[in-house]
Amino acid sequence: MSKSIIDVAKAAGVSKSTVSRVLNNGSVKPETRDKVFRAIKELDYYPNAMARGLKGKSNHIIGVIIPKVAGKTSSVFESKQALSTLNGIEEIISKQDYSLLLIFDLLLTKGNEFKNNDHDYLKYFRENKIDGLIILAKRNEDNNLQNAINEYKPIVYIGERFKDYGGYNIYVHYKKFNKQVYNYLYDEGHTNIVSITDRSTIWEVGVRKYDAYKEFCKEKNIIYEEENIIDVNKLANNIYDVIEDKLESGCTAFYLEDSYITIKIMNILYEMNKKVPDDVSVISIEHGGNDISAIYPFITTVNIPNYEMGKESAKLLMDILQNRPVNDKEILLKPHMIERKSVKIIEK
Amino acid sequence: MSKSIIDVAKAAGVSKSTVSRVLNNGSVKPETRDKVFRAIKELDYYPNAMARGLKGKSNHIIGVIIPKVAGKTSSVFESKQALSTLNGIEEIISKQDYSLLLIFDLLLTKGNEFKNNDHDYLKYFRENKIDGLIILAKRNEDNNLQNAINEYKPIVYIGERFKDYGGYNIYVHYKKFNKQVYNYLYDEGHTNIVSITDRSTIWEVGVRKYDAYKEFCKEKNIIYEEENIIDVNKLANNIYDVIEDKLESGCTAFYLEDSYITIKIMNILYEMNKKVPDDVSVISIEHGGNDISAIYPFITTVNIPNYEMGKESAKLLMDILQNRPVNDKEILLKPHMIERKSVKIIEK
DNA sequence: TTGAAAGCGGTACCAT
DNA sequence: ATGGTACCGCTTTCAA
Repeated sequence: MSKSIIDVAKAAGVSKSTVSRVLNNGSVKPETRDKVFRAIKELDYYPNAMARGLKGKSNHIIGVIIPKVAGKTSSVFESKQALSTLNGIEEIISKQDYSLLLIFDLLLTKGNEFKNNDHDYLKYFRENKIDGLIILAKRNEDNNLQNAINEYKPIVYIGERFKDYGGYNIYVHYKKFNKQVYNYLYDEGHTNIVSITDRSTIWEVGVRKYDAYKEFCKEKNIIYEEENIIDVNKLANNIYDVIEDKLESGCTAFYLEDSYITIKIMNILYEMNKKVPDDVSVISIEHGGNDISAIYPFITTVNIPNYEMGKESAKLLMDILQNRPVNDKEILLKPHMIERKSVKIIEK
Repeated sequence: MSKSIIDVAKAAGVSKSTVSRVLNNGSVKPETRDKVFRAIKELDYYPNAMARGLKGKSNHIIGVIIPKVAGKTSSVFESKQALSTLNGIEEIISKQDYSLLLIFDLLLTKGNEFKNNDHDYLKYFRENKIDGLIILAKRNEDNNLQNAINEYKPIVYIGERFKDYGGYNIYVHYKKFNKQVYNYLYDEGHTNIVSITDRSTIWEVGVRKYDAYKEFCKEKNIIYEEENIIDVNKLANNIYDVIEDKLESGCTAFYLEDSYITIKIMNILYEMNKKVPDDVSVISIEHGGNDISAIYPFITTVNIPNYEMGKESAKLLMDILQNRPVNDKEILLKPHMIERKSVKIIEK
C-alpha cells in the first residue's frame, strides 16, 4: 500500500498542510521541517505526481513529437536527424530532472507531400500529461498548432522557419544552405550536379533542394533538369542503373542526402570501380555529428546542427517553464561545411 | 480555461457520474450516451489524465530506463543496442496507444564494473507517472529491483538472464553466443583471435566475452592471453599500433564488438593496406539489423536480436497491463550468424 | 439507468 | 509558524 501525505503528517505529528509546505519549500520552522523529513525518509514516501498535477502543478514531463513516416521501413529511431535532436534535448532535460515523453505521430504520404495523421497530439496537453512540447516535424500546414500556442502550455517547433506562427521556433534555413552547397560545387567547376535525396525525411531539407536547385540553375544560367534531383523513394532497385546513366551523361558531382544514401552510393561506385573524387565528386550531409566522416574520412560534408537544435529547443522550453526571461522566440542555426577530399576542382 | 467533466454534464443535462460512466464504458442508456458524446465533441473535452490517475487508473504511459554511461562521449541515442530495442518497443506500444517515458539512468564506472547511480528510478512508480517499466541496463547487482517486483507495477528486464529474480525477463545468453563465435572461427582454422570489445556498453555482451574466451581456450587447449581481448575504452589513440602489433604477432582474425568499432578497424586496415579476408579475417556483431552489412556487405556478422527483445518485452508488458494471460515470464532469444566473406578458411 | 456523495492525494487559502 | 478546510477532476459506491 502506498503512503500518502496524511501518513507522513501523522508520523511527524503535524498537519498535512505542513508536510505540503515542507515539500514545496514553504516557510516552516527548521525543527518541524526536520521532523517531517525524517518521517518522509522512514516511510519511504513519494508525493503522487498525479495528485500534484491536479492542482496545475508541473509534473516535470515534456513531450516530444516525433514523426513516423508511414510505409517507410526504417523507423523513427533510425533517423539520424531525429536522434541527434533527441540527444540535444536529452542533454538539457535530464540535468533539470525532467523526463521525455515520446509521442509518435504518423505522417501519411499524400502525393509528394505529407499529411499529418488525425492523431491529435494536443490531447497530451488537454490530458495534462505534459508541461511543454517540442515538435520535430513537418508542420507548416498544421493549423492546430496556431491555436495551440495560445491555448496551451509552451510549444517549441524545430525545423524550418515557421512563418506567421508567432510561437517558439528553432530553425535552419534549408533552401539557403542547399544553395550554398550547389554554389560551392559550381565554384569548384561543377555544373552537372546530381542530387540524391530523400523526400520522405521528417524535415524539409530534402524538399527545399528542389527550390534551391531551381534558383541555382537560374542564377548560373544552367538548364534546370528535374531528373537531376533523384528521390530515393521513387527508385526501386535500379539505383545502380540510374547512377551509371547519370555518369555517362556527364554528371561530375553527387550531392547526397544522408549517411544511408551515402553508404549506398559509395558501395555502388566501388562496384563500378569509380574513384572519388578522381572519377566523380561527392558531397554529403551529416545529420548526426560525424556519422559519415567516421566511415569515409575523405568526404566533404555539410553538418546540420541537429544536436544544437535539440539543445536550443530544450533550453528555451526550460527557460519558459521555469519563468526565466526569454530573449528570442526564434533562433536561427546555421549548417557548416567541412571541406575534405571528395570534391575535385575542375578547370574550365 | 480547460473544460471539466462538470461542464460536459451540464451541457448534456446529466450528472457527472453519468459522464464518467460513458467515458468508462459503464452501462448507460444509448440515448443518454449519445447526448453525452455530443456534448464532449462540442466542448472539445478531454478527461484530465492526472485526475484519472488519482484513482489508480492507468495513464497509458510506460517507462523505459535507458542507461547512460558516464563519461562516454557517445550518448544514449547513439547506441545501436538501445535504439534497436526502443524501436521494437515503440512498434508494439504505439499500436496500443501507449506512450514512452524515457528515463535516463547514469551508469557510473567503478573500476571495471558499473554501478548504478543513486538516481532512484522507482520513484516514477511511486509518483504514479508510469504504468509499467522496461529496463535496459546492467542490473544484476540491483537489489531494489528485487523488492520492486513485489511492490510496484510490472517491470520487464531486458538483457541477460537475471538469476533468482523471479520477475519478467527477456534475455540472450551472451556468454554462450560469444563462445559460438570463437568456435566458429576455430572451425575455420583460426586460433590466434583478437577481440576488440567495449566494456562500457550498456549490456553485458562485452563483459561476457572474457568468460567465453577463457572457456574456449581451455576447451581447445589454447593458451589464454588476456591481451587478446582489447577494451576500446582503455585504448587512447594508439589503436593503430595495437592492431599492427597483433597482426605481427600472428593474429589471423578480429572479432569486433559493434559498428563503431568495425568502422574504425576497417579504416585502419585499409590504411595499412591489409585486405579482408586475405590478410586477416573479421567477424562483427550487428546490434541493429544490418548496420554493418550495409556498409561492408562482405563482412560475416552475428545478429543480436535487440529489436525483437524490445518487441517481446513490450508485448509482455502490454499483456500484463491488459490482463491477458502470460505464458512465459522469461523469454530467451537467440542471436544468429550470417556467413559472408570476411572469414578465411585456414588449412591446418 | 441514473444521481448524490465520498474519496483519491495533494495544494492553497484563511484562520489562529 | 501551523492547522483547518475547500477544492482540483475524476471514479466508484450506494441509493433511489
